[in-house]
Amino acid sequence: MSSLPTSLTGAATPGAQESGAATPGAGTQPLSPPAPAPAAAPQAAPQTGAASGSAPGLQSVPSPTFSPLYQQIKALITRSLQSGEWKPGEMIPSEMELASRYKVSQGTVRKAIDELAAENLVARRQGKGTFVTTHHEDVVKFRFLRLVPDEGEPHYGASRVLECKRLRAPAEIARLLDIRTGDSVVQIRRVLTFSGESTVLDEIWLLGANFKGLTAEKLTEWKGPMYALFEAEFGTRMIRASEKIRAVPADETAAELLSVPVGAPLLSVERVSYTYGDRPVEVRRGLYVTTRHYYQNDLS
Amino acid sequence: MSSLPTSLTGAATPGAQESGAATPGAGTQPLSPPAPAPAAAPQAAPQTGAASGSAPGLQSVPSPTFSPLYQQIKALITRSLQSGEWKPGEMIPSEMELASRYKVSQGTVRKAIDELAAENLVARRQGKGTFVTTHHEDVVKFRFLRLVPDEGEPHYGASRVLECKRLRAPAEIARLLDIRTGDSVVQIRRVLTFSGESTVLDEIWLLGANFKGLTAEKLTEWKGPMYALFEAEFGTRMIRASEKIRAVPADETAAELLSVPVGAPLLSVERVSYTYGDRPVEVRRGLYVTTRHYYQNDLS
DNA sequence: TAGTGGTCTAGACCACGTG
DNA sequence: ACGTGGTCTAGACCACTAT
Repeated sequence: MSSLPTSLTGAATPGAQESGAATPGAGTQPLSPPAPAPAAAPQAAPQTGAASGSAPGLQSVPSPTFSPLYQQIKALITRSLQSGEWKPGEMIPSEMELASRYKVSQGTVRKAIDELAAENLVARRQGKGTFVTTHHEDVVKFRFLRLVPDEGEPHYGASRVLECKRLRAPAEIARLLDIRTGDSVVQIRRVLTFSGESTVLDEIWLLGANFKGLTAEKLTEWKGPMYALFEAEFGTRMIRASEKIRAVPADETAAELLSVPVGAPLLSVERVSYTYGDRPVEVRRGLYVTTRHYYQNDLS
Repeated sequence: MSSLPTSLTGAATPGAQESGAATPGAGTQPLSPPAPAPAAAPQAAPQTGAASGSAPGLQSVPSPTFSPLYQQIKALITRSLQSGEWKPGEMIPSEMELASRYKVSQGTVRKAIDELAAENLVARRQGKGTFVTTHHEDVVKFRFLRLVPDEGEPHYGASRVLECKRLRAPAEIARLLDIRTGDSVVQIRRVLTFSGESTVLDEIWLLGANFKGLTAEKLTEWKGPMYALFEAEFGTRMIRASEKIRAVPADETAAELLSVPVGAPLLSVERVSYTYGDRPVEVRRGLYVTTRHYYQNDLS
């Protein structure tokens, strides 16, 4: 992979220029007047400038496409994250270590990690290291639960599982999950209760292939965020989600389960969640009672 | 100026800034002797390491407060943005220029701008420069209008101003705007229509001090996003906002203006908008009809 | 051709957290 | 004291845009 930036490939294009440059040896190129350096032999440094430089000694094949080195490093790190080489909550190798592993400078690794941190895939902690984020952490928990009580601190309520069964995906769900109608999915229905009040009615569909063995019992026994269970037991990490929000009237079922009158306004939240590689793995339709809670959102 | 990282000075007064720094001439401070020492004289360099580095030449005792150099540079740039030195849509000085103005390396300026770009205060365009963002740009427009039609592209509908008057701030609004009850505010009520359907009923309160001269006529004549008008005519730029969303039943007024039955579910969006320095300048309560539109939100 | 942001490297020091 | 991330510098080359 790598397909180094400069690598030959690049050459082809307009850039040609340097071309041979890479070879450090005897000054191919005179150009870099770098001369000044008396004492300190600047050394091989002037490799093809940034890009190619040392880069990975691995593979070669400069395929057609190519991206900045740090993007390639980022992709490599992401792959290790996905493959489970470094698990949620664990520390990943230090920047220095990764730099030497991938044969690039620490600065390049840093930039790759910066982006991963911005995407919340990892979190840096000064003096300690860089850690794979997990849905067990408090901070992360509320990224996916935006319901805040009018009074008091945000908290996780009790979950009552109504149902958990495997079935064939209806057309609409299949479309959202990018699978075929009729493919296996797991359907869950549950009610979340805050301070003794039924507040959320969720209907969830999960990719069948990723959640073999998920039962109502497991869900009921688990204390804590559902996504933490998915991450720990099924190796599926929710990375991001997209929601469509509307105000809808409560139908009979919802009214009964949430103890509100039929027709009462409820917040409808349709979510599609994605894992690594932007692959959708969950569709969720939540109905929220917003008389004592509100959905918090920041625009920036 | 700049209260350099280390510097003792800076500290307190923010004001002065420009002055010093800018002045290239006489070096206020002597220090920079650093003549490019011979090649790699590691030596001299080791000034206070990074922080002080070249920058200011003062260093010494890290007083109580101090932030990274790039944060200070960021604050200086933000101030220039706020003061209007560089107006929305305009290009700000190049990284090199800013680096020499503030007497820091280009890399430090770059990091400051990186953060400003992440906050959407400026936007970088390769090969062209860095520009002050504006509510006139399409991209920016929809950051603050999250209502998306079920079918078709997002668009700005027609705005019908019902009312625009000055009045004394009610307690609740005053609290949100961080002013005193009874202080002057401008209240606007309007209806947004998409494809011929009344979809949004907004009730808006603006800081009276910032919007002198705002009239219903001006609002009506203006075509385009309201925030673009505020930015162009009143020098007040909305930087970020925080929203609280609920589902509520339509009251008589809303029902009539939005052509829905009384009691119909509406999305209630309570927004507080902030300008530079995180100062609240607007409180807005919107009621959205979400039968053919939905509120789009991404969690990440 | 010139200027601007974008990428990359290399090395130094700082602040934090832990033994 | 040591290791890790955080900050800063300096210089080189690349890619894009406009002239």
